[in-house]
Amino acid sequence: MATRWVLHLDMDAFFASVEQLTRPTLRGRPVLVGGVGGRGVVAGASYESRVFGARSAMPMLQAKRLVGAAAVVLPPRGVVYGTASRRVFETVRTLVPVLEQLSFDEAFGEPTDLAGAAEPEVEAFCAELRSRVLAVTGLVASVGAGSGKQVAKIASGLAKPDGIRVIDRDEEATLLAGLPVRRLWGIGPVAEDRLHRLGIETIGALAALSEAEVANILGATVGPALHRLARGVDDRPVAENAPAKQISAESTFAQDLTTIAQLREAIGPIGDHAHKRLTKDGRGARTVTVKLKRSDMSTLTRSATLPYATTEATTLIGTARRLLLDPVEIGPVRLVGVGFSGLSQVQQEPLFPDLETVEQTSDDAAPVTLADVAATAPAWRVGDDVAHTDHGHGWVQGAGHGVMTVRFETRGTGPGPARTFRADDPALTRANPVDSLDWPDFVEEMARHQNTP
DNA sequence: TCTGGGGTCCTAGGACCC
DNA sequence: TCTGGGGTCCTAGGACCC
Repeated sequence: MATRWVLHLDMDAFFASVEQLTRPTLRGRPVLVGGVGGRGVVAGASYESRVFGARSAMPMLQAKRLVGAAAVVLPPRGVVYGTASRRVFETVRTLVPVLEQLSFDEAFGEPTDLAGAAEPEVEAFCAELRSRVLAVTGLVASVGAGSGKQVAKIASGLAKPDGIRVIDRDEEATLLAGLPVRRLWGIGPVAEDRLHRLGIETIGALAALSEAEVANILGATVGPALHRLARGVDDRPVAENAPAKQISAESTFAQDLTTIAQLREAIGPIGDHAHKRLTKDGRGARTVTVKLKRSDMSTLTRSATLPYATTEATTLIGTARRLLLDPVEIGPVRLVGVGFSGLSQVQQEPLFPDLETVEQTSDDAAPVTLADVAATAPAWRVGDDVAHTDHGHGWVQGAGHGVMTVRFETRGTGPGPARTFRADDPALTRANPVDSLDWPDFVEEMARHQNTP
């Protein structure tokens, strides 16, 4: 059988790189993307900030302290990352038609052209992939290649930053054997701890155990699966992602909620958020789950299954509200979440057409426009996208005391000038964040690159 | 230094049915 | 008249991933 080559493509410091791409002044600077409130964590850290020890998933306050005064802290701009991500994987698909996406910034592929290929050929393919992604999107991807998903993923980790790593069959076993068990996809803090207690530190040591021992330590299903990966046996196929099984939204509060009234109030916007995404998905849900996280980080969930799937906000959010627990009994609550599952297409024909029409129109009556947002919006915040009648697209670099500093720049402009305005200057309006990626001339650029093979 | 938000999969017990 | 075995669905919790 021909040698199998699985590739794992992983964008370098994706969120922070998109910020540096669209706000060129930030290139070379320690950028931290994430929640800016007291309970925020880092979602993306540029390599310049990693030098100081900042990492993804770290509390933002801790990361800021590590990086010091030079840190540039920005709130995440999901729509921009989503747009950039779509363009990255559209580009990847020109060479690798079947992709299994793991997240905004990672995917597996198994190019049929590479079946049976020798190492230099694989290397050249990865180089072409990286250069196309860079040319079209301006973003850097690292690529790993190996005999299966696990090895490919380990390879891309070794390739970073800005590199390629091809692990061939001869090298594979020795390389795997020496790595810490935690590097295995599926071994987290708990499994790692359990293995360490038994003196098992490396993937090689895990591979040397018997099947029964591993099943005992890590469970009857997960254990043997991880044991196979540790031994380099990984024939899992690369497949397009299945439709989502669950759609949820959750939110952590700056201060813990202590009354049921606060929970009832909080669940509205969170339920709406989840419902909006459910509507976009186009399916209805049968099961509603409420998630509460207490101040000690333990979580409670309560769920209810309806007799049939529905798309109706009133029913779904009403069900969520019924499931809430009283903080007087369970203790202060830091996070509230609403999840919808049991997703399926629901009957489009309404049971009571008149009622349904009334509800529909009232829902659609007042779409919120950017102008509305601008009219009612609170103060400008650092990281906001703005448009100026004369200076074009920019972002808020500093704000407070009735004045604000705006840096006018986008991906297309290169580093731009900063100007200071009164916060209520009528020449400034809120702008679509995606313009920072496209303005002024993304369309022409895209066309030019797609014509060069 | 005090831990986000969006997911997937597994386990285990109980209800219910045949 | 004290008792089965299998299958499916539902609920709750938790590990793990990015």
